[in-house]
Amino acid sequence: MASGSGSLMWFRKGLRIHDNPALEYASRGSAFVYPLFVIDPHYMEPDPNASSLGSTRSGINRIRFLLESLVDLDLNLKKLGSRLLVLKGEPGEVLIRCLKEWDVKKLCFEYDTDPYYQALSNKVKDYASSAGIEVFSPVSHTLFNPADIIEKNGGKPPLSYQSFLKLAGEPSWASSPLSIDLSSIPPVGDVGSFEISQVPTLKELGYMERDQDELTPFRGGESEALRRLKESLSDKEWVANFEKPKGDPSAFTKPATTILSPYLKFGCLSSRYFYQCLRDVYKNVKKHTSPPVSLVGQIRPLQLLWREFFYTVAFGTPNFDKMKGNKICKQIPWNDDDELLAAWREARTGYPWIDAIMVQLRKWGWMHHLARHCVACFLTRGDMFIHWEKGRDVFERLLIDSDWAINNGNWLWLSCSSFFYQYNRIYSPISFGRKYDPNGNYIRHFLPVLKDMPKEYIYEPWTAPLSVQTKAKCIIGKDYPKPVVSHDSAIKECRRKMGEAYALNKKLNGLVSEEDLKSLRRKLVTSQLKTLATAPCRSAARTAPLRFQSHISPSPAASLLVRHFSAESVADTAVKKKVEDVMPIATGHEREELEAELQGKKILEDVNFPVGPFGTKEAPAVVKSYYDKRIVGCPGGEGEDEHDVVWFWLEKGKPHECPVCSQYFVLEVVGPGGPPDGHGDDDHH
DNA sequence: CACCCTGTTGCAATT
DNA sequence: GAATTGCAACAGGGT
Repeated sequence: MASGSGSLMWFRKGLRIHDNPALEYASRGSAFVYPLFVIDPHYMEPDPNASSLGSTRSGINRIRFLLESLVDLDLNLKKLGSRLLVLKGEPGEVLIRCLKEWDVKKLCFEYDTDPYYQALSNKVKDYASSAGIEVFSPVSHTLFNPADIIEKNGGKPPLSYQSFLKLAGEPSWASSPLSIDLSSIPPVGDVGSFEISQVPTLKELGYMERDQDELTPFRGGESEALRRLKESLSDKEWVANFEKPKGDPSAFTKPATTILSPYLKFGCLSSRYFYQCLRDVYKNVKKHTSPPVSLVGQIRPLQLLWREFFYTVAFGTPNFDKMKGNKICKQIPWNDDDELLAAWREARTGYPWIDAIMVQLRKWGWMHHLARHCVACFLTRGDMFIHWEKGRDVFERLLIDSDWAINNGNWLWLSCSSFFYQYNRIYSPISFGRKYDPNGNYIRHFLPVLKDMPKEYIYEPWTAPLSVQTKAKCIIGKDYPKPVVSHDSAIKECRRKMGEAYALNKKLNGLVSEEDLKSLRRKLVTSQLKTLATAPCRSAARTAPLRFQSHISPSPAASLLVRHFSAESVADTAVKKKVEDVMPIATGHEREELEAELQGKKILEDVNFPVGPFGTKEAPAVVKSYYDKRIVGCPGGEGEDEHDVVWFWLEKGKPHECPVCSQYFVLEVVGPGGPPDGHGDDDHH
């Protein structure tokens, strides 16, 4: 095998001809070159169970972008006398089969730091070296080799951007111009028995024609990337923005013709070539303007270096994409609320600014950097207190430019889990957008249901008088949702929780165990209930603590207390408004439980008090109910494990874990089923 | 006196 | 407007 005269060029990212050292090396001194891309069905083929249109791993926009990039790559290869070979299957297996069967002496592919590609590369490299095949895997996706920077820093990645910049200095390749043009590529060799296909269309992959009507404005491919780069380099303001980071408000609505991040992600555009072009522009422009000549050399496209920063930290940090086992990540007792998460993901939080951004994510697969900040903050430490990993997953799926290191890095950043720690600074879902776009054009564009809402109300439409809502043909609660959380109270609660979590992390020197988190969670829920109970401004609230006590103390033997609303307990809106004020964090089911308490609703006491062993995941506590869902209160286990009662809704077929003691519950319907009477948002009389 | 390690302090942090 | 971190600079002590 090793005696062969051909090279295999394995494309993964780096879907380009220009500045492609692996391709260049493959071409040099070879009689044949096999340019190969392997389509992984998990990444490309439709998954009907996925949370959005697309495959198991990717939304449809990025799949489309990748296909377009491959078509363009094939075209550009053809211009140089070659073509792209497309095979389907598990990439590692396919590669090894190719190396076995084809006449290959060199295997070339761009080095990649993502864990997925590291594992894949190692597998293939192991085989290649055992078969005596030379492997060439240059660093060309990033400006620097992350391993070099980490070594320079004594084996640890720098944890601040500034220290990274100092460490990084100038990239080693920057002293001589990059090789951009490849004049020709040796022909493709004999492919033997392999069934080589063309780049498939979405339809051929199994997507329906109608699946394709939600178009992103980004067309994939190297040609488009270079065209955009050329066009953008003549835009002074655009260029300046890569030197000095600053918010660009107009970018929220401006047509996305200058966006390059998706092209960097797939390597349609070389970050190194991009860097070189920007430096050339600076040289020419700055010569005539202010800074002294000695400073010209120091002007760098700082924006591009953020990418390098995250690549470096990500590469040097085990479990970078998780909270647990991640040394640089604060351990925080995030909530697990699937309904709030769904509201966020599906753009129905009731905050138009947030929802518009989430619609743009779904439709375009791209949003402005600051827009990402807003929704990430909202999901995590700002309002919903949901785990950043959940938000990360949504971005990873839907963003075209989604990049493992950068995406995880930014979620760590925005959730105040790492890099950035000022958790008191919370983006307002109302005033932040208004500051840049007072008329709400961005919202009107992505949420047409609000397009006729006057600008005074468009950022908080639930405050609009009914007459205004009617005139705008948008009734809040019907045509567009009410806010799922009250921002004012949510931020207070989030700040409190972050403060407690930070204190715990500090006390335990970052070594926070799962048990520690659990007991913090217990403490937080308990004090939340106490805050609520002692809230002075409502008559119902004043009676609440008594109710709590009276239900816990009479039967210490009972491990469960079950409550159910009577039919006549109907919400009264005046009370509801008050609840908004009192509720520390009014969210989803949690909110309903608390609301129920506050309103001092009439409760049927007769229903069963299931007594039994502590409910575990394997053997959950069974709660009987006349209907498909009911309120259940968990007082914890016996003795020491006892805690203040925590209320939650238990639904048929949906096991629930008590947030405090982790006890599991399931519902058994013993009555007629269906929704319980006298409850629900659409009640009226 | 040079060198290394540890602890303290002050500063700055992409919007 | 408050508040946390990483890190550079400095100080001290031991060898």
